[in-house]
Formats: sequence, C-alpha cells, structure tokens
Amino acid sequence: MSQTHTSAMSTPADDAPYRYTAEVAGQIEQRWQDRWEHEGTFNAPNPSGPLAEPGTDLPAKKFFVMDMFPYPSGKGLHVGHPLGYIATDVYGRYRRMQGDNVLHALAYDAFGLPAEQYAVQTGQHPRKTTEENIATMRRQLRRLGLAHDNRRTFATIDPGYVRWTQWIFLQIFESWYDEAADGGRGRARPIAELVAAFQSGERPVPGGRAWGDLDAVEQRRIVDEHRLAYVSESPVNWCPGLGTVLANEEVTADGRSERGNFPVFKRSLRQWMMRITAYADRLIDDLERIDWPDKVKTMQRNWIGRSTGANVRFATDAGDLEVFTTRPDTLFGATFMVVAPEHPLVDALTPSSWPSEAKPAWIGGHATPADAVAAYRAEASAKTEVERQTEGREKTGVFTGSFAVNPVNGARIPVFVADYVLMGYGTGAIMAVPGQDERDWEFATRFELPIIRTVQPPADFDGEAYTGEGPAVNSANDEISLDGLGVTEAKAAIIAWLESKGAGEGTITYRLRDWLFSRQRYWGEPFPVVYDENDQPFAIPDHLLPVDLPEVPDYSPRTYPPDAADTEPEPPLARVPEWVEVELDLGDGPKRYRRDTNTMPNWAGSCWYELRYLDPTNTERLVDPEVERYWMGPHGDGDAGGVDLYIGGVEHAVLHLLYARFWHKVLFDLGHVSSEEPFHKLFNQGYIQAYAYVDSRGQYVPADQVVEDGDGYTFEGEPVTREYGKMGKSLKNMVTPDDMYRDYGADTFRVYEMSMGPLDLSRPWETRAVVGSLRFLQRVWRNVVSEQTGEVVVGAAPADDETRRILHRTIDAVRTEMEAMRFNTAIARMIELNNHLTKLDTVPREAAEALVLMMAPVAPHVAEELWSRLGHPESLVREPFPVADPVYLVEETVTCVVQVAGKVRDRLEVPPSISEDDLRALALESEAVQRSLDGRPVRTVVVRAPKLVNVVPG
RNA sequence: GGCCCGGUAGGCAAAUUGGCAAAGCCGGCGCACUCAAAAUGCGUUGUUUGCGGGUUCGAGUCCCGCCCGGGCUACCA
Repeated sequence: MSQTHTSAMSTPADDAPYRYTAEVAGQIEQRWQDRWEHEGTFNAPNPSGPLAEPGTDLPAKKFFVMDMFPYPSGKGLHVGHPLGYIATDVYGRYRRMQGDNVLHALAYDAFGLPAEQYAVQTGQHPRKTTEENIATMRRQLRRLGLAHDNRRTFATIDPGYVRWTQWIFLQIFESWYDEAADGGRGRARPIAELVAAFQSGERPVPGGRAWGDLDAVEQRRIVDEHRLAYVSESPVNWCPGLGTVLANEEVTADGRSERGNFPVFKRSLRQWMMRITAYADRLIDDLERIDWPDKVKTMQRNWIGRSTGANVRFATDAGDLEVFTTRPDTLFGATFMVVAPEHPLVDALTPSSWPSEAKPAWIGGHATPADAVAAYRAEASAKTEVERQTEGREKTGVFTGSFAVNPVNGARIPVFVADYVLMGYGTGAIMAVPGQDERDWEFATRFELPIIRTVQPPADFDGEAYTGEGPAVNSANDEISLDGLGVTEAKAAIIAWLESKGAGEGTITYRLRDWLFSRQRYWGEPFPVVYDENDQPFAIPDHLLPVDLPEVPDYSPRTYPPDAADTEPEPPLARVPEWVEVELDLGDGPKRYRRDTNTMPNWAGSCWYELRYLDPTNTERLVDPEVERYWMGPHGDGDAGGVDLYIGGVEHAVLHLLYARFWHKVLFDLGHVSSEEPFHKLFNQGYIQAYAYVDSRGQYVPADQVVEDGDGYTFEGEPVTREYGKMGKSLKNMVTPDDMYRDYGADTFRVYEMSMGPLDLSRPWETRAVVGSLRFLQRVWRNVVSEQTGEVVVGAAPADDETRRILHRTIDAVRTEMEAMRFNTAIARMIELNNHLTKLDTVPREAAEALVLMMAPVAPHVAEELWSRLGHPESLVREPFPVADPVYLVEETVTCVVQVAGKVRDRLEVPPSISEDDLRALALESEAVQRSLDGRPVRTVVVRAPKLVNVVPG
C-alpha cells in the first residue's frame, strides 16, 4: 500500500533490456492507438448512406454493443468507471474476430445539473465546461485502447442531436394513443387521424356536440387532451431547494430529491406530461420478450405496479363512492370505508352533526363532523412524507359522519378519512376488510370496528388479518354465495355478480403515473413549442429546429430555502423576454407567440441515443430505415429487436430504461423504427469499490499511505479504521486510470479489471494485485521475444503432443468462457497455457500465435505488437479467433474416480469408451476398494462411465 | 416488514450445474540473480465450502430453519 508508484516503474534491468515494462507497454499502446485511428480500424460499415462502404460486402452477421453513456463530470475518472467500457470492448473485439460487423461507439450525456451548478458558481457557460470535460474524458478513454468507431461519437448537447430530440418530442406531441388499435393492445397514431375521426363522426366528440359546431379553440382543447405529450395542471413534485419540479422517479421514498436531497412538496402546477401510462401494459408484457436480468425486470414490473381487481360502488348520501380493490372476493367482510384526506367527496360526506351511532373513538372529541374532518385534514397536509415515516405506522383517522351501503348485503358501514389511504392510487378510497387486510385490521382494532372473516384461515393460524388462500365463508346473500370457493373463483364470481347489478366491474389499476417532463432549469433541451393568446401549445415547424438555448444573464433558476413550500418556480429562460416573445407564421399569418421557458429533463437525451449511433450524420431523417433494420431490427417471429448487448449499472433499472423503452415504442408505433424494444440484452456490471480509512477525529486519510500491521491499520503511526465503499476524492481513496497507464500500461489495467472476478459482481480494488497481470503479459512477451536481444524466439518446429493437447483444450475453454462473458476464467486458462509454454525449451510458433490471438480482445496492444513481430503486417483485429481441433480434445485415457460410500478411494486410468460393465468390474477389483470395503457386502454400484464409480456397501 | 443477490485458504476468486473441492491472481515463506535492494525467475505454503437439519449411492451445488454482508422496496387497497 505504501509504495504506490514504485512497483512496476523500474527501468529494465541491464540483463533484460527488451523486457515488457510499463514504459515499453506505454510506447506500444500509443503507437497502436495512433495506427488504429489513422486506418479507421474499427469503422463499422452501414448497409447504406454515408457510412456505407460501397463495393465491399457486409459481413454476414452484425453485432451492436453499447455502454450506458457517461455524464462528463468534472471530477475525473477513477478505475471503477472504465470497467463496463473494457468489458464491452473485450466482447466486441471477440465478436469481430468471429467475423461479425461490430458497431461500438461512445457518446456523451452532456446536459444536466452538475454542469449547470458549476456554471452558476463560476459564471462560465455550461457548454464550455461540459466540452472541456468531454475532451478530458476522451483523452483518458482513448488511452484504454477501446475499439470504437469514432465517426459515430456525439454529445447530447450537439445542435444536430438536439434537433432530433426536439423532433421526437414533437412526434409524441403530435400523436395520441388509440387504445382500440391492434386488437386492443393499443398504438400511438398521428393526431391528424384523431381529428379526422372526430370530423367523420367515427369517434364521438367528448361533450356530445358535433365537431363542426366547435370553434377552433374548443377543437384544439379536445385534441390537446389526447396528446401523448400534454400540458396539464396537476399536483407535481416541487423542490424549492433546487428551484425545479421533479418526476416521481426522481423523488426518494422519504420525499426528498434524489439529487441534492432537498425536501419535495406536492403542488399543483402547469407542466408538460408524457402519457407513459398508455404504454403500461406493453411495458410490462414486453419484458418477456427481452433478455434482461430478472432483477431489473422485477423492478420495472413493481414500478409499473399492475394490479387486477374490481371497482365497486357503495351508495352514500353524497352519491356513489367508488373504491378499487384487489380482493373483491372479500366484499362481504367490508365493515367500514376509508377515503383519502384529499378525496373530492370528503366535504359532501361530512354532515352537520354526528349521527347517533358515532362512537367516541371515532370523533376525536370534536363537536361536529366538519370540525373533526377539517382538523384531520389540516394535520395530514402539514405532515411531510418524512414525518409520516418517522412517526411510525400508527393508524390515524376520523369518522366523516356518513355511512355507505355495502352493495352485496345492504350493510350500513361508516366512512372514515385516514391518511393511510392515498389519493394517488386507485380511486383514493377503499373498502376496509379487516379480516383479510393487515392495515384495515389495525385500523379496526383502534377504532372499535367489527371484524368479519370471509376467508377461512387454516386451523393452526394464530395471526390477525389472514391474507392467504382459503375457502370463502360468511359470504352469501339471497342471490349469490361464495362460500366454499377459493380466492380466484370467488373473485370471478363476485365480479360477474357486481357487473350484472351495475355495482362494479373488474378492472386493472397501475401504480405508474404519467411522466412529468418539464424542468425549470437552463442546461437542457428547450421545448420546441410556442403558445398563442389562448395559452394553447403549437409545434415549432420542422425547419426551425433545433430551438437553441438563448444566452441568459444567470444560469440558475430561482431557488428558495428548502422548506419554502409555497413558492413558485422561476426558470432562467423566463428572464430573457426578447427570446420568449417571438413572431412566427404558423399558417395563420405572422403572429406573436410566447415560447415555453422550461427545459426537458436530463433523461430526454438518453431516451433515443442508441438510434443516433446507427446514423450519426443524418440531417434528413431520425435514422435511415434500412440502417435501423440492419442493426436493430427483429430477427424472426416474436423478436422485439434492439441493441444486441447493453452494459451498464443497475442504478438505471427504472428511470432511464423505462423512459427509453417508452420513447422507442412510440417511435415504433409511428413507423420510424422496426424494433419494438431499444435494448435486447441487458447486462448489469458490478462496481469496483475501495477501502477508505478514517482517523480518530473522523477525518479521511489518504488510503495509499495507510500501512497494514499485525492487527490493524495505521496512518503516520496513528491507528485508523477501515471502511468499505465508493471510490472518490472526498474519501481520499481514488485511483485513476492515468495512474494505471503510467505504472502498468493500459493492457495490464485491462487484464486486471477483467480478471478480478465475474463482471456482474462488485469487488474491492487492490492496486498491489495489479502486478500479477503485468507479470502475465511479461511472461507471454518473454515466450515470444528475447529479453536480451529483442529477437523473436519462437520455434518453427511443430508442438509436441502434450503441448498441442493443452493448446486446443485451452482454445476450446477460452471460447466457451468468452462467449459467456466470463473473462476472468478465460484469462485464467490463458495463464495456464502460458505457464506451460514457459517450461518448454522453445515455444512453438503455432502455440504462440494462437495465444496471441486469444489474448487480443483483452490485451489488444501487446497482442498486435507480438502479432506483427511474428511476421504479420496486418492488424489482427479481424483475424479469426482460434478454433480448437476436436482431435486434440478427446483424451486417450480418462482418470476414473472410484468412491466407496461417496469417499474417493482409488483412481483408474481407463479408455474413454469403456463400458459400464467393464468399469464396474475394474473398480470392484481395485485393491483400495477391497481394503475400504473391509469385507462388507456391496449393496449397489453406481457407474457413470467413464469418469466415476461409487461402490455402496450394504 | 417484504422481495432479490452473496457468504469457498490471509485477500480476490474457479468448480463442466448433483460426481476428484480449491484452477488462476495477490499475499506469506524459501531459494536464485545483486555489493545490497527493487524488479524478475524458480520453488513452496495453504483445507473441508457462514451455522444447524434434511433429500441422495454421492451436496459448495437441491430443500427447510437460522446468522452475517449488500441491493431494491416500503401503508399501492
């Protein structure tokens, strides 16, 4: 730990002037990086368009591999960041050696808060700092030797990119969701088709009047309500500390902003929304058509939160009160109802005086229902989400003074207001069935309400509410009896009965809400929209895209004290009246319009970037259809298409990956892409973590100067305690790729990161272990090139039989491991082969060349260098990956393990083709077996020829 | 509280999916090279898979219960 930069930096010893050292590695690496760049080695031809290579045939197969693109932070990279980039590079290079046309590039996600906040501090334009950060990052990543097609790189802030982000927004704005289309699955369609349907009368006009009788403003209002991107006055997450509103996905469970950890308040504001809820079913159902980790699929399913159940209407004096329930089978056990404090019917449900049945526990000591409800509502609204959490789960609530009638049995049941029912889910009202719901049980106990079991718990059940399977009980009226039915059958029966009575119907509810799409920030894409004098939004015509950000006097939105809930968002763009006010001719002659002063959220740019890699220079279309079909189109029935391999962290499981799927499906519906999903295979890489050390004052100390002694760790002689977690400047445990390039070279760094363990696991960084990978490369080098003379020392003579067997077994294993992205075990096999070659007097050329080719995906520079020294002038990146000759995979003899009672007692060398009977006989003859049987009789003999025999004594 | 991962030598990890436990790397130790060290090389060292039960001829692997670490989620009706 204490000698950071000394280990591998030594100059070559005099007796080994041509050793592969960090310095030599650096020279080789930079030379090959230059050559790759000049020759455009990694350019992937398109089937048509400017990136095509007319006259040359496209490879038979294609492979599109992608990383979750980076945000170019000013903080710089640490060794954990490139892990995924190396993995995609290794796999892409492997596929290229299999003959695939590999598309791999890296773009930058460059809008966003950190650049804006830095701009606010320094007064520099965020574009300037962002571009500087991108340049730094490009330099650091180039040094890794990634096989990217550099013609396809871009940043989300490029005007040529923003133009298409805005164009897609307008596509979404100019469409509606036809739920009846495609046999009820639904599909986005252009808004013009909706207008035509209203016009022709094919679709009834909301409000009942004829389309032609409505004026233009009224027509537009109706159309606007159907758009997939729409302006809505609705409760949103307002974050005064950030000065912006946030999407649900950006608010943590305890009601704070994911960025900055400021309190978030619900406020009704006029904002852009995306109708992602229209796609809820397809977003869930299509998860089965893609190859993603189950964990991520589960997270998306949970986030969308589809629940099937029924809506049921209970009669009250204030009209029908509709509830959503997933357990309509328990309707006979509903003994009270609860509405959310914000429920619109609360006032109407509050009579002027308490009814005689009201128990003291229900009324909280208040003189009238109005007093009680008002007090409770005030209390509930004053509570933040945090307070609700910290106050525990104690159920609170108050009786409204009204009763409702249970439609199945006519029972009069009291209606309560309580904040354990949320307005944002279902109908904001529930029927409470304490017998089968834990929350209702708790509330019932506290408020002295009756409890009726309608599902018979098992005999040994000693809990309170019973939520499991069981036969229905106490569930019959004059017309229907559920008694004896299981939960599923009972649900179906009662739903049919409710529907026949008009008292309810089966339905599906989602937790997913529409996506709040405006932010009151500067550093994002402006909305390509203007408003007229009626405040109705109009699309900016295509030829005026992109709408650029104006220069502003101050990049910051107005922010407030974090707790100032009653404040208004004030976006930076609103302070540029000469930009906001604009004269345009949108078809009615030149008129004054007002621009939208919000910007899009950071997610917009990452919602479609996979498509831009395909056709990065296109100014006429989003993406050429032929090009999209080639790289991302579906292959065969039921295939959803998409990127062949997408590697990134699991932290985007819901946000980015859900939004991107949504946009992609809209583009599919509108016919702009042939794939239904953006990412066919997703792989979550683990994280590289690091130890950090804290001294007695709680301060972090530089990790690279901490010494480990007998029973602890010390820094400058003082004991420190070890923590495990992220790597970063503030924890003083950061190791950068630049450190690695300098001390070991990029190839060693790549080998080390890939050999640390399986790619999907997180693991600790250990600088001192990196030397193992350098030693491996040094040994390979030494097997090919003399350290004394620099001359190639491989022999032309064919390999001996043993070497050949080891070689071909290694090739076979490495292929299997590479295919499955188990690079750690692939490297281990190559090390074994190399260790064998080291023992030979002369390394045979056939073995050396195969090894060099096999290691090329992981250590490409040193492989290229050795390949070229072995006499091949062409780069090896498209050289076929070695293929094992099956002749050398079959063994002449196999070691058969002979067990007695499962314990290994003997080993036999037998031919692989030996029969079961022969092997059984052979095993029973074994002296070792007879010895351990020690006269006991043999009960059975399990034979798994040719590898195993197990003798079972009686 | 619920769900999902993981627990194998001092550390990171393999184990063809129920069939020889520990491949490979780091570390430790010894030796060679060196005036000495570093670097490098050669050799060597590691023990029953977190705990308890079960299934099986046979369990790191499957089942049940528990312990520890990590992640996601959290009154969603």
